[in-house]
Amino acid sequence: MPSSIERLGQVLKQYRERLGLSQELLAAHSGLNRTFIGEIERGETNPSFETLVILASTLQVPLSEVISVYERMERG
Amino acid sequence: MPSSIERLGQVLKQYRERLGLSQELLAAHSGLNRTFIGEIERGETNPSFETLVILASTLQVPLSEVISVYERMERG
DNA sequence: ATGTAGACTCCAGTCGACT
DNA sequence: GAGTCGACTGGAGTCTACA
Repeated sequence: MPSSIERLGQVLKQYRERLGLSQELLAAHSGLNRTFIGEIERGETNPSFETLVILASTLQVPLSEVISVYERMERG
Repeated sequence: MPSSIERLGQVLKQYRERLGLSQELLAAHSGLNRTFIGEIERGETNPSFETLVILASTLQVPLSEVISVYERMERG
Protein backbone atom coordinates (compact mmCIF):
# COMPACT_ATOMS: atom_id res chain seq x y z
CA MET A 1 0.00 0.00 0.00
CA PRO A 2 1.52 3.29 -1.09
CA SER A 3 1.88 5.97 1.56
CA SER A 4 -0.04 9.24 1.47
CA ILE A 5 2.93 11.19 0.12
CA GLU A 6 3.54 8.53 -2.53
CA ARG A 7 -0.04 8.87 -3.79
CA LEU A 8 0.24 12.65 -3.74
CA GLY A 9 3.45 12.46 -5.75
CA GLN A 10 1.78 10.33 -8.40
CA VAL A 11 -1.06 12.82 -8.75
CA LEU A 12 1.34 15.73 -9.11
CA LYS A 13 3.34 13.82 -11.70
CA GLN A 14 0.18 13.18 -13.73
CA TYR A 15 -0.64 16.88 -13.79
CA ARG A 16 2.91 17.76 -14.82
CA GLU A 17 2.94 15.25 -17.67
CA ARG A 18 -0.49 16.41 -18.77
CA LEU A 19 1.11 19.80 -19.43
CA GLY A 20 4.01 18.19 -21.29
CA LEU A 21 6.44 19.72 -18.81
CA SER A 22 9.73 18.17 -17.73
CA GLN A 23 10.73 18.21 -14.05
CA GLU A 24 13.41 20.66 -15.12
CA LEU A 25 10.94 23.10 -16.63
CA LEU A 26 8.50 22.77 -13.75
CA ALA A 27 11.38 23.56 -11.41
CA ALA A 28 12.34 26.61 -13.45
CA HIS A 29 8.77 27.91 -13.62
CA SER A 30 7.98 27.30 -9.95
CA GLY A 31 11.30 28.43 -8.53
CA LEU A 32 11.68 25.12 -6.71
CA ASN A 33 14.67 22.79 -6.92
CA ARG A 34 14.63 20.14 -9.67
CA THR A 35 15.92 17.31 -7.47
CA PHE A 36 13.36 18.29 -4.86
CA ILE A 37 10.51 18.01 -7.39
CA GLY A 38 11.73 14.52 -8.28
CA GLU A 39 11.70 13.54 -4.61
CA ILE A 40 8.15 14.82 -4.21
CA GLU A 41 6.90 12.85 -7.23
CA ARG A 42 8.57 9.68 -5.91
CA GLY A 43 6.99 10.23 -2.49
CA GLU A 44 10.36 10.47 -0.78
CA THR A 45 9.65 13.75 0.98
CA ASN A 46 6.72 15.32 2.76
CA PRO A 47 6.17 18.72 1.10
CA SER A 48 4.89 21.74 2.99
CA PHE A 49 1.56 23.47 2.36
CA GLU A 50 3.25 26.44 0.70
CA THR A 51 5.20 24.13 -1.62
CA LEU A 52 1.90 22.52 -2.65
CA VAL A 53 0.35 25.94 -3.26
CA ILE A 54 3.28 26.87 -5.51
CA LEU A 55 3.20 23.57 -7.40
CA ALA A 56 -0.56 23.59 -8.01
CA SER A 57 -0.39 27.19 -9.16
CA THR A 58 2.46 26.41 -11.56
CA LEU A 59 0.56 23.36 -12.83
CA GLN A 60 -2.47 25.59 -13.40
CA VAL A 61 -4.81 23.47 -11.32
CA PRO A 62 -6.61 24.30 -8.05
CA LEU A 63 -4.89 22.61 -5.12
CA SER A 64 -8.29 21.38 -3.95
CA GLU A 65 -8.61 19.45 -7.21
CA VAL A 66 -5.19 17.84 -6.71
CA ILE A 67 -6.24 16.80 -3.21
CA SER A 68 -9.58 15.51 -4.50
CA VAL A 69 -7.82 13.22 -6.96
CA TYR A 70 -5.49 12.13 -4.16
CA GLU A 71 -8.48 11.29 -1.95
CA ARG A 72 -10.11 9.27 -4.72
CA MET A 73 -6.90 7.23 -5.11
CA GLU A 74 -6.97 6.64 -1.36
CA ARG A 75 -10.21 4.67 -1.53
CA GLY A 76 -9.39 2.73 -4.65
CA MET B 1 -3.53 40.86 3.11
CA PRO B 2 -3.19 37.66 5.12
CA SER B 3 -0.66 35.12 3.93
CA SER B 4 -1.64 31.70 2.60
CA ILE B 5 -0.78 29.94 5.83
CA GLU B 6 -2.73 32.53 7.82
CA ARG B 7 -5.84 31.87 5.74
CA LEU B 8 -5.35 28.14 6.09
CA GLY B 9 -5.04 28.50 9.85
CA GLN B 10 -8.32 30.40 10.03
CA VAL B 11 -10.11 27.68 8.09
CA LEU B 12 -8.73 24.94 10.33
CA LYS B 13 -9.74 26.91 13.40
CA GLN B 14 -13.30 27.26 12.09
CA TYR B 15 -13.56 23.49 11.61
CA ARG B 16 -12.19 22.85 15.10
CA GLU B 17 -14.61 25.25 16.76
CA ARG B 18 -17.48 23.79 14.74
CA LEU B 19 -16.78 20.51 16.54
CA GLY B 20 -16.63 22.27 19.91
CA LEU B 21 -13.08 21.02 20.39
CA SER B 22 -10.35 22.84 22.31
CA GLN B 23 -6.83 23.01 20.88
CA GLU B 24 -5.86 20.73 23.75
CA LEU B 25 -8.39 18.06 22.80
CA LEU B 26 -7.58 18.31 19.11
CA ALA B 27 -3.93 17.82 20.01
CA ALA B 28 -4.75 14.79 22.11
CA HIS B 29 -6.94 13.22 19.43
CA SER B 30 -4.55 13.90 16.56
CA GLY B 31 -1.34 13.08 18.39
CA LEU B 32 0.09 16.49 17.44
CA ASN B 33 1.54 19.02 19.85
CA ARG B 34 -0.85 21.57 21.40
CA THR B 35 1.47 24.55 20.96
CA PHE B 36 2.07 23.47 17.39
CA ILE B 37 -1.68 23.45 16.66
CA GLY B 38 -1.91 26.98 18.03
CA GLU B 39 0.91 28.08 15.75
CA ILE B 40 -0.82 26.55 12.73
CA GLU B 41 -4.12 28.32 13.50
CA ARG B 42 -2.30 31.63 13.92
CA GLY B 43 -0.48 31.10 10.60
CA GLU B 44 2.92 31.18 12.27
CA THR B 45 4.13 27.93 10.76
CA ASN B 46 3.91 26.19 7.41
CA PRO B 47 2.51 22.70 8.09
CA SER B 48 3.46 19.66 6.03
CA PHE B 49 1.08 17.68 3.83
CA GLU B 50 1.01 14.79 6.29
CA THR B 51 0.17 17.14 9.15
CA LEU B 52 -2.77 18.46 7.11
CA VAL B 53 -3.94 14.91 6.36
CA ILE B 54 -3.89 14.12 10.09
CA LEU B 55 -5.68 17.35 11.05
CA ALA B 56 -8.43 17.02 8.43
CA SER B 57 -8.97 13.41 9.40
CA THR B 58 -9.23 14.30 13.09
CA LEU B 59 -11.61 17.16 12.25
CA GLN B 60 -13.72 14.69 10.27
CA VAL B 61 -13.62 16.71 7.06
CA PRO B 62 -12.03 15.86 3.70
CA LEU B 63 -8.79 17.77 3.21
CA SER B 64 -10.01 18.78 -0.27
CA GLU B 65 -12.93 20.57 1.40
CA VAL B 66 -10.60 22.45 3.75
CA ILE B 67 -8.53 23.54 0.76
CA SER B 68 -11.66 24.52 -1.17
CA VAL B 69 -12.73 26.83 1.64
CA TYR B 70 -9.18 28.21 1.75
CA GLU B 71 -9.29 28.91 -1.99
CA ARG B 72 -12.63 30.69 -1.66
CA MET B 73 -11.15 32.95 1.05
CA GLU B 74 -8.28 33.67 -1.30
CA ARG B 75 -10.51 35.38 -3.85
CA GLY B 76 -12.66 37.24 -1.37
C1' DA C 1 15.63 14.54 -18.83
C1' DT C 2 15.80 11.98 -14.33
C1' DG C 3 17.94 9.57 -10.11
C1' DT C 4 21.16 9.74 -6.64
C1' DA C 5 24.43 11.34 -3.22
C1' DG C 6 26.79 14.57 -0.14
C1' DA C 7 26.81 18.74 2.28
C1' DC C 8 24.52 22.51 3.90
C1' DT C 9 20.77 25.81 6.28
C1' DC C 10 16.67 26.60 8.47
C1' DC C 11 12.34 25.55 10.14
C1' DA C 12 8.67 21.90 11.16
C1' DG C 13 7.41 19.54 15.12
C1' DT C 14 8.13 18.15 20.19
C1' DC C 15 8.46 19.15 25.01
C1' DG C 16 8.30 21.60 29.61
C1' DA C 17 7.15 25.63 32.13
C1' DC C 18 5.05 29.83 32.87
C1' DT C 19 1.30 33.42 32.05
C1' DG D 1 -8.06 26.88 27.52
C1' DA D 2 -4.68 29.53 24.81
C1' DG D 3 -0.21 32.27 24.01
C1' DT D 4 4.66 32.44 24.53
C1' DC D 5 9.40 31.30 25.35
C1' DG D 6 13.57 28.40 25.24
C1' DA D 7 15.74 24.39 23.80
C1' DC D 8 16.09 20.55 21.14
C1' DT D 9 16.02 16.96 16.84
C1' DG D 10 14.85 15.62 12.39
C1' DG D 11 13.84 16.62 7.99
C1' DA D 12 12.29 20.17 4.26
C1' DG D 13 14.47 22.55 0.70
C1' DT D 14 18.83 24.16 -1.89
C1' DC D 15 22.95 23.33 -4.58
C1' DT D 16 26.64 20.87 -7.07
C1' DA D 17 28.08 16.97 -9.49
C1' DC D 18 27.91 12.56 -11.62
C1' DA D 19 25.63 8.46 -13.79
